[in-house]
Amino acid sequence: MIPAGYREPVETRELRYFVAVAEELHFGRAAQRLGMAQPPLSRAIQRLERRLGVTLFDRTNRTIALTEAGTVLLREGRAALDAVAAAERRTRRAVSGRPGLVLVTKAGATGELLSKLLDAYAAEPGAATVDVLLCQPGEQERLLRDGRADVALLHRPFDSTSGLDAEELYTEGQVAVLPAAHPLTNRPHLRTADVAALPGLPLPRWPGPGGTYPPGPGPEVRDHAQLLQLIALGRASAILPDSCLPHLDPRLAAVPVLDAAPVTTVIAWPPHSRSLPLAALIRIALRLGSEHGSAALVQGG
Amino acid sequence: MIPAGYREPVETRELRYFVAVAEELHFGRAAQRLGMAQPPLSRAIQRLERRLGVTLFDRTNRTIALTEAGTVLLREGRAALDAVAAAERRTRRAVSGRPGLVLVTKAGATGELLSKLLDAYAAEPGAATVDVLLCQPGEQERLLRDGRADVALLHRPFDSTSGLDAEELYTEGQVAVLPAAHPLTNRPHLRTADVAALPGLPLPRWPGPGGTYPPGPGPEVRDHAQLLQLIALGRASAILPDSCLPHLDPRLAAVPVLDAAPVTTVIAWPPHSRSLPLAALIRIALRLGSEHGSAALVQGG
DNA sequence: GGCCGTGATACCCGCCGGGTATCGTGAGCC
DNA sequence: GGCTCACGATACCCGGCGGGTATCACGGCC
Repeated sequence: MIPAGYREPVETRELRYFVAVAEELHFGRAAQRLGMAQPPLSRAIQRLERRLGVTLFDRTNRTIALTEAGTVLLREGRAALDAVAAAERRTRRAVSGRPGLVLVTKAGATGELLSKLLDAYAAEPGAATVDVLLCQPGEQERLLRDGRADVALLHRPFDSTSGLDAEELYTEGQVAVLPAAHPLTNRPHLRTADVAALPGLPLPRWPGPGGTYPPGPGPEVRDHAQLLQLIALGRASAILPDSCLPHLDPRLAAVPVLDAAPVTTVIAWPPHSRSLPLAALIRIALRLGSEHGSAALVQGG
Repeated sequence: MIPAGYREPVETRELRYFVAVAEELHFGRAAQRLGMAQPPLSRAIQRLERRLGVTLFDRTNRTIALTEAGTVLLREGRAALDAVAAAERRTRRAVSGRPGLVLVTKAGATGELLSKLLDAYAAEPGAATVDVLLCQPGEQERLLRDGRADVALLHRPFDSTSGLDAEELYTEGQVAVLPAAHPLTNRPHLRTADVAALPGLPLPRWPGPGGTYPPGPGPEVRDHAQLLQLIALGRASAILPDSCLPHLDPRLAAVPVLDAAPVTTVIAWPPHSRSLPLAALIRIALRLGSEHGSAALVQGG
């Protein structure tokens, strides 16, 4: 009956266990995090290794380290767990008759476009309710993947749209944001090199995936408000998209940076999600994006 | 200890059970397919519904149908199961020291580019072994998603690259392929409308996702060889990319179709897979693609 | 109205996931 | 060098749950 070569499939519980251990690199702490005792966790990992026919951890009897295969399983397992969580959440929310969209974007960015988009969409006949989720930079992709959000406004090249479907809305240049009193604010324009090494005004460090900060001299920041305040205090400088200009503090000044990479705002959503409310929202975003683009051209030209 | 609002996570076994039932729409057959008895399957689905707080099937006591939530879970659950399977397979293949790539493409397409690509890559220092998988049209995306393949050659707009990372290689026009004796073969060029309604020579029907054919008059085909033979027999016509010309049977003739959508060959891979051998293969494909493109331009005048 | 076919229920069993107690062992330390 | 400690592995036990068989409830069909 059982076909030859049949193997027991991996269960999500085992994946969660593995991810916990791989992240903690410590069976005891991982067990604590999982709300269980350590021995069953050890056994579960052993069983998983047997089942896969692969050793996932190098145990040197005092500390453990991920093998190459373990590194792969950590990455792929996280994605798989996200997919399962997405299936669960999206199913829960699909109870007949309550469409509802969750839109996610970075806190403190895309202010005007977002409010215009929400207004225009709400005016649409038969529009679904749209919940807005504001989060740290770099978290949006995760929220889309694990089903907590349905659609996102992202900013290339800062955010990656890898694995998502996306449409470009508009593209803008970038400006250097400096304390208003800084001598460079008299210049008509700057280059990235001018801003990169300003004495006493280092560029900030943003958290990477996982919430850890890269090493460097700049201050650690988590959102735009925090960053702008640091600049006003004369502790940092920054290069930000043009669209930050309208809500700029009077203690700050902005100078165009000629060779900074252009920033493209895109609307992105998980692949294969073809709901009518989402399609309508995307359509309206595209329309507003092109209007925004031509308005910017008029202003700039 | 247990946080409030905690819910048992869904296990992959439950997802497999649900998908089987949703596909068969019959508990008995689904149980048979799963190699188990029907009662435990019914219970498992009930438990899943309780756990999700959602009814997945409308049971009308003789036959069952998917609810709206069930439809969502079918789509999302398949994706999640694919992701789990991919994690499993990629981990198994990641045993240290054996890189190895699996490239998948449609049987009977991209002949020259593929062989050139394999040759060029094999000549690279430190190249991994590349296994080639030929499959039915529309299956490649699945193979990439569930980890059976690492990279694919796809053809837009026939294949979707939704949810994949992709780079364009080259673009070509399309030709109508007809029996050599057909009167239209004297024309210098055609339009899609000319070919669409040829009496006695209907366009073929390709299988959609799931292997089912759309309704219509044309013959059901599964690959290019089959299709070309049908055309030679005077039972069908087709519109195919220019690159089918070199290996065309003498009983067949091709006429350019002016308003047919251009076909773009792309190399695609699952997001977040950044292995060195894959990167090298993509780089070489891009080089060959641009060469191919310019060569086509020279030929075409 | 008897009879299938279908999904749901009842009941039982064996295994496995999880707990506690304990061991083996290498690191660190004086 | 021996003591201790930290950490993962092992031993053993138990309860629950996943899976099996037998049976029920019910609606369509001849």
